[in-house]
Amino acid sequence: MTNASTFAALADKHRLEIIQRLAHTPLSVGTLASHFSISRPAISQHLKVLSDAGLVDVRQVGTRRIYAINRHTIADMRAHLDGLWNDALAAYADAAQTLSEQDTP
Amino acid sequence: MTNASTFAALADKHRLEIIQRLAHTPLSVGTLASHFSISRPAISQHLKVLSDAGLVDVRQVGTRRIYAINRHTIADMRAHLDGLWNDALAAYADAAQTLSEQDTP
DNA sequence: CTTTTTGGTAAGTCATTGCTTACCGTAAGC
DNA sequence: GCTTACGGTAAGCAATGACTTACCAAAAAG
Repeated sequence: MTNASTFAALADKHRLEIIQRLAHTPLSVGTLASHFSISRPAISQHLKVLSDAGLVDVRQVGTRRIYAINRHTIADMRAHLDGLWNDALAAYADAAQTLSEQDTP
Repeated sequence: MTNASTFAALADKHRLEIIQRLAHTPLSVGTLASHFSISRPAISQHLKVLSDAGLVDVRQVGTRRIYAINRHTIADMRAHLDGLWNDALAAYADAAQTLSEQDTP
């Protein structure tokens, strides 16, 4: 289910870049953090937000934790936007036919 | 261009509902506000955020301001998610072939 | 011209968020 | 066993965000 909190997870520029990097390849926390100017704990906190939103998955490999993007959630978001898109298209088709809407009394 | 601020605009549950309503039909500020429990100025402030993000457009009709969804921005977001999606799929395809990634030394 | 409707904006408040440093637990290497 | 690498979590702080009430400007109605 895609709700506001799913978008909120992508609302931060660092988290968006994390997702973009993980979309290319799964990465450990340390490797991920090395690409950013903020501290490693900050990255950990961002990963927790992304994980809670279901956008990333983790697997433990030795002492490392490898984070990867969750394709299902991305697919859900895409489907959600498709719904908005279709509604908007339908509304515009209606508006072209009838001029009277809820707000044109 | 879709960046973090575009997602941030959808990160609030009230703004997400505004977008969903506007996706069905364009509405005035007052009509929109009547569906929410928060004040009209709060709706105005949300509409400003959505407008700044390019997600909605306005047109003046008499004393009213009719807000409508911007199909271009929705299309951009969809394309952006498609990019993430494709990257993720490609990464998984690679991982199936070669086991050595950046984080499997 | 005066009144009403509509809605944008300012000021202030309270909660949330993103960051830091410090600390602690766990797995691997010696 | 002890040490090192890795990373999650707590505490505290500054900045941002979502709301409120109060006010003001512009178009329509009388």
